[in-house]
Amino acid sequence: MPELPEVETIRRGLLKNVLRKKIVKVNILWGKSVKGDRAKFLGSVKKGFKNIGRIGKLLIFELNDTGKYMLVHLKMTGQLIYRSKRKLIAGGHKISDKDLENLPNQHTRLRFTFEDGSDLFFNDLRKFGYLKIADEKEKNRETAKFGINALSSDFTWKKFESLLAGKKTSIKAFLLNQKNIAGIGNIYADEVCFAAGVLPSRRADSLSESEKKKIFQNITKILEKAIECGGTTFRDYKDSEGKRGGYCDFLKVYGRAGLNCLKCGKNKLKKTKIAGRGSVYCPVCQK
DNA sequence: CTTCTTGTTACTGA
DNA sequence: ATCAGTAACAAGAA
Repeated sequence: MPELPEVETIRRGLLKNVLRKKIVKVNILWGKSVKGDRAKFLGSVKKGFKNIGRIGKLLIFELNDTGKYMLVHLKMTGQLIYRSKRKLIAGGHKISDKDLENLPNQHTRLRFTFEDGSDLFFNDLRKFGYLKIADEKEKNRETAKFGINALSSDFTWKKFESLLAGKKTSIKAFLLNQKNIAGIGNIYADEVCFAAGVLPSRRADSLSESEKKKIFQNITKILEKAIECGGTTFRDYKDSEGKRGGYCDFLKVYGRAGLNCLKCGKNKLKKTKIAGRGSVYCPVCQK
């Protein structure tokens, strides 16, 4: 489930490999992954990538010449994987050479082939992710829907406090709402709440100054650490390959329901539904 | 077989 | 306006 750290890891990986390369072929294997007119998409995208930006979990590829953009949202299971002709490199998390050799696979929805024989694959098991072309105006309209980037230098304590002010919603719903802060998803929302010692169900306007401060500080701390680790790859975490986004080793609550709390060591982590999402917490360490 | 999972939007009702 | 809840999208795991 790519959230900000995973999407940022993918962005950085792709920056090294796909810019200014001529695209010789674009294969659309599942039409619905492309939103909007498909012929128009092909025409624009064939110009190649000039730069890659990101807001929250949305990737923004700047296209050559056209003044247009390719917006890519991975939703839950989307992947962007780059494969050079000789050396096999993932555009995000590490995956095994065997997996790379097997591309395209049954979940490959799009394939870009570059002049040098390398490929960029868009895989998406659940088919919720999408790619679409946007001009400057449409791109601005899309990005305007997002709140402040969680890792932007403008994301200050003062800003955070003003965003929270008057919110009657649960802190978990607040963190998940991309209109407040862009980039936090279910995994990191739970991790932030745990690190701050705050129950995810707590109403935002019931939080004390020090609780709010802890939440603010941990958003930055946890997301930065996760990027350093190359994100969290939950599915890889489950298999025994040993190839995974390294932040899995630091998860304290996500995916640990029923297991002992790593802080107090005694209590079992509980799982409930908050804001429509599975939420894991320690009923003792979080107040 | 049913239930649950995830990101996001759209919708309904309070 | 604000907020909670749910369906929808799709596929697979348990």
